[in-house]
Amino acid sequence: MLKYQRIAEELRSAIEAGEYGPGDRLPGENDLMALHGVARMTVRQALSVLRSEGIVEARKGAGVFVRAFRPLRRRGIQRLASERWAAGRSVWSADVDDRRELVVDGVQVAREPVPERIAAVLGVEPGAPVWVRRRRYLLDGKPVMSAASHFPADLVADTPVVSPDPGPGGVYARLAEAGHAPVRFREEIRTRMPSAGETDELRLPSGTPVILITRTAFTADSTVAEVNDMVLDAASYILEYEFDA
Amino acid sequence: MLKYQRIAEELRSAIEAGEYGPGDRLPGENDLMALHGVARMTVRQALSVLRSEGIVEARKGAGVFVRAFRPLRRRGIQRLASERWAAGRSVWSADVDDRRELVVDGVQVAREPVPERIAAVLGVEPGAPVWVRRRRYLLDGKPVMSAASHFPADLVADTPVVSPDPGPGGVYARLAEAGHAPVRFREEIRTRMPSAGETDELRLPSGTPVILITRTAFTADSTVAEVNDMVLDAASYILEYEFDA
DNA sequence: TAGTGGTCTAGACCACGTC
DNA sequence: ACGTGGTCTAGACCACTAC
Repeated sequence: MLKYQRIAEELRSAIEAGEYGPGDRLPGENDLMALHGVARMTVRQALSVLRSEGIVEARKGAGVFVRAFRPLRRRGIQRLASERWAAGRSVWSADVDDRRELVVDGVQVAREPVPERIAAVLGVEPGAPVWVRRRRYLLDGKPVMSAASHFPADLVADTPVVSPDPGPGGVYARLAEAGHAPVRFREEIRTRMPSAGETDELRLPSGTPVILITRTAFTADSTVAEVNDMVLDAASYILEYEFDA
Repeated sequence: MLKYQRIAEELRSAIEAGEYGPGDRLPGENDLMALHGVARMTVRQALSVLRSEGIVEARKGAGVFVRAFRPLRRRGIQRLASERWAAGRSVWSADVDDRRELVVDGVQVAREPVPERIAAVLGVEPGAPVWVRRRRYLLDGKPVMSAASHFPADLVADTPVVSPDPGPGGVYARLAEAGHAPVRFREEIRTRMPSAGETDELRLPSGTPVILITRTAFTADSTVAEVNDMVLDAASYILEYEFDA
């Protein structure tokens, strides 16, 4: 067993045994060097193992801390039921219980040329104009997701879909009123390590992956009304899909 | 901009520009040291950024290589349709096209005490006996998933469900014949960095996350017939769920 | 201001792959 | 045999946090 793995293993079992609880500070790099009689790079490598497992989180100038893990349960199918938004409730309100606070942040709506990746799904020409609604979701003050919804420009022009606050039931209720009610959704899920920009926007501690969800909303005549590109902090979410055999 | 970020950025854009294609070898650590006039630890940190983004993969003694990314598309709902397994087709055969080869590996069936985490979902007492079917799936020779299905012992005793090869339609077809046809499924998705054991079993290059899927199969009387714990190589999969509003 | 983690240097030995 | 990446040492300066 290599030195850095031994040190990582020792800290990991101490955490699992409850010697360090969520939010507790671990021994610092200097402590660990003295304790194990190794060079600083070696303890740093040990800590980097734990960071990359998402178990601990380093805060510059402060120390290394045990991470708390209380994910949101995102019920993929129920949350998008038409009865919900027809009744004026937002999609994301289904994800939280009453004791936690989910707020939406930095809403921006803009008319832009369609990104290449989206054009194919949306079924429009590359460079065609689309309306893009960007926003970020914070749970108890911590960013957990950022999202960018893309709508074909001719579908939503002069509708409340492109207003910063679309009102009760959100954009799906407004699309329905405009005669473009979504009747079917497809969610595509990928996961990978975040880019620098994503780390920044979601304030991710290094070592947590992100989940990428691309949701496509289809109307009754099978046209695409929305392509929503989401980036989720993987540690903050459990995704759930329930369906018949 | 920090040195290691500059070097990482330069390599990343070279890869995106196609100067290095999938499988190509990047300049080695010694080359990069000479090229940028920095210490070895600095180029290593640059490369570790790219590794943690899953863009490149280091092979000891050989070099650093651009990773190929050709994920499987796993259609979560269609693949579990009862018509499929009733017609004698396996669930996983829905995931691959004809040009790629998916093989099942290391099938083990054993009667064991139920793990604590599973007991709660399965609705049995802690320590009660369950039948566990473990196996691994390889795509074109590379492990992409390992899975462990848990069945309540009294439900499957003396049925082909516990035989190494359950036959056409797989265990769901056999459960159906035994009067325990699954009628509803729930899939729970988490994602995190792999443990050492998972890295080993799936032969993961460092820097790729794993996707954990826990599937629960319910019968018509709402009892749980199976809890399937899966570990997927995140880089090998795109998950897809399609459903009505 | 003292201590923390983040970055960086300049060496070293090793196991492993390729040739 | 040689070059590769993996591990490790022993220093250094910096920006940031907490007090």
